[in-house]
Amino acid sequence: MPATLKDVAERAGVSRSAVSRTFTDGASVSAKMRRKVEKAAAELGYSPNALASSLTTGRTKLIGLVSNNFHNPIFLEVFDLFTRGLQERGLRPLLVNLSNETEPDSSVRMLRQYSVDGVVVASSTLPPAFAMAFRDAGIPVVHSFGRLSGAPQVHVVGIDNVEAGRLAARELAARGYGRVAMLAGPESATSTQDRLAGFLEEMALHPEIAVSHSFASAYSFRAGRTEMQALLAQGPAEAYFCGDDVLSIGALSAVRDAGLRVPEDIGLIGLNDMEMAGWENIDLTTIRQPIQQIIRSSVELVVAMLAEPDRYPEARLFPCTVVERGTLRPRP
Amino acid sequence: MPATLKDVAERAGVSRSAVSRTFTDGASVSAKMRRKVEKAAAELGYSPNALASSLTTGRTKLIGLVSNNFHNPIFLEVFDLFTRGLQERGLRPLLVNLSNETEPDSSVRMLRQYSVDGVVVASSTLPPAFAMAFRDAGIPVVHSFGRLSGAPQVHVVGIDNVEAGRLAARELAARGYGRVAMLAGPESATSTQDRLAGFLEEMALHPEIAVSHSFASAYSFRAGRTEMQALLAQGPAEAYFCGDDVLSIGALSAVRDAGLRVPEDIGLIGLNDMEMAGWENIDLTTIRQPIQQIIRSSVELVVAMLAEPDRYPEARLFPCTVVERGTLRPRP
DNA sequence: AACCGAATTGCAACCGGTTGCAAAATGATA
DNA sequence: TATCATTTTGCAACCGGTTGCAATTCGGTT
Repeated sequence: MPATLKDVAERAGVSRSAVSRTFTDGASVSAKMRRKVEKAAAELGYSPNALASSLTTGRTKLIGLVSNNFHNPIFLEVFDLFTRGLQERGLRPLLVNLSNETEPDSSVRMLRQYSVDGVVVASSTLPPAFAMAFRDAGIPVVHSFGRLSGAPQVHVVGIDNVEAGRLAARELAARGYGRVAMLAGPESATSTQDRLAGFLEEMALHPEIAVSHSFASAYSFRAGRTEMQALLAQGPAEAYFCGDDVLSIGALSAVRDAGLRVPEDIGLIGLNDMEMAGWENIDLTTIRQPIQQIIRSSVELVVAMLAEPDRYPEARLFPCTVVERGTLRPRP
Repeated sequence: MPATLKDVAERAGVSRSAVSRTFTDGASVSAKMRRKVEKAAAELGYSPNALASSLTTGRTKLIGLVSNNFHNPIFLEVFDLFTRGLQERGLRPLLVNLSNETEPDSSVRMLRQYSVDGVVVASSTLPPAFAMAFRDAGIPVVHSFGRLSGAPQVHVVGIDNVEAGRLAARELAARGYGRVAMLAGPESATSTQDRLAGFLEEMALHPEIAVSHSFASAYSFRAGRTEMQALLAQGPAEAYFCGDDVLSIGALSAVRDAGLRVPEDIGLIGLNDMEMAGWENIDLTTIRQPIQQIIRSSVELVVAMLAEPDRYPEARLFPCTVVERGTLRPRP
């Protein structure tokens, strides 16, 4: 139904190539020709079919945005930043919700069918192998919030979760807690494993501190609350490093409902610094993950890969910082 | 780089049409031919190029998902449900973040260039004219969470916001509050206007109740909190109907920080029933907007429009219900 | 006015598929 | 085995663009 190149060419009385050229920049067109074509195009309400042109140019400007985190409020911020970042560069996010899927095959196939120029995997829980499946299919991929596994096999942008775990441990140690624990996320998530490893590693330097840990079933309020209730029943630690902010908020509600005070009776430190952590009724001390930087860098990286698909894989890790609010007691 | 139809045809020693046919269902292919082709395809790792086929079929299975609500946590639920609903039907969501834009033009142009089969506008703040711009461009559109404006000009799925406002008013009246107010969202949002209108209309039936209202600058925690702080300073009402849940949560934090109790000193009722409203540390009494039903129905509607583009426009409105939690005093 | 190089234009093939139509193959029936 | 209706297959044109190459036009020189 919409006007095509041919329609415009006929109306302007020129060749189809001429029309095509006036709509692709860098092509050689005289001013007179351009005027004629643009007039005809305007009259017909013509705008070029991006998909048809992708056939010959090999570029669709489509970027697959793949995620399985549709229940953690921080991911709304993530999607906001990604979509804006991509749009600013003229790229279009094709959103893929993994929901229950853990195998990459069907996403890979689908995104290949749509000839996406690249893929961003935005997930802190998927293993590196997931992103590698895209690379193996010849699709440029960057894994945001992913795990750095030794030598990166695939582009990774995020934080060093092991270091984040250490940072949490140092923070708790510096505040003089004698019995600490990590209330970690689901055991299978890569981020959980790394954060826990760093936490334990750093805590090992403080033999005077009693350390334990347990896993919540998901990165969710409900899971954090449930796990904390169980911990309270069996005699809690003095302070908890929670696997992420939303877990912390669940834990916080359990602690308060048990009639205990935060931070006087139990201290909590989260990870992410999602917007909600700063809400006055939450006021969560947390480790800030610089998501703006991570996402900006991810977008830059995926753009760079469009020009240079075989770019040598790199890991871009950003430092985390502690954001002090009201859920840990002050340093002595 | 990936294998094409031609490659498969040559390898299988058959015509290109034969290959095409084995990959489009409903086409006539013998079992023997199918076997030959599938073997060759498997060997080459072939999968058909969806965009190329869209050129002739006129269908891309791409659906534009347009929204400007990337700061309200309920929209993460919305995106989750939409992406899954679309994916289940083999449709692909092309996400458009309106961020600051309020004009439809650039989105319309872009989505036309990508030949999307349809568009879902998911926004409670955009005016009907926004969705109409897609319809006028010949793109099937449904406006989810949109405003019903007299006779619907375009498919709308959502709630009757006027009725929701009445419902809130009835609820507050039934609980015997003598001075009530609406803490509404941004004045320009259609949902704000309708909810307020319904609220005032119903309250007019109760001349004994003192009614007032004010607007927050956005549907956000910060805006709700700020506005409530201002209201507290100038002598608050006994109960507030907040424009949505996230406003309520901001208001709630302001009330508590002022040393007042909820619901004893001030009552609050929100709207949406986002997941967070049920968190024990929030426990917000609210009007539930049935978003699963709305989204399921929106997806069904957009699918129906693919088959029947000129379908007569309809409004599908779902009833809201009050979810009683802990922020309104009990009925007398 | 004739000539030359550079800029502009059109031709035609191609991108990866689909599809109407006619030819070929198949199978059923006499 | 011949005949005919029904499937199955291939040919070739088309979807809406792009692009290499050759032909044309243009402006400037002599």
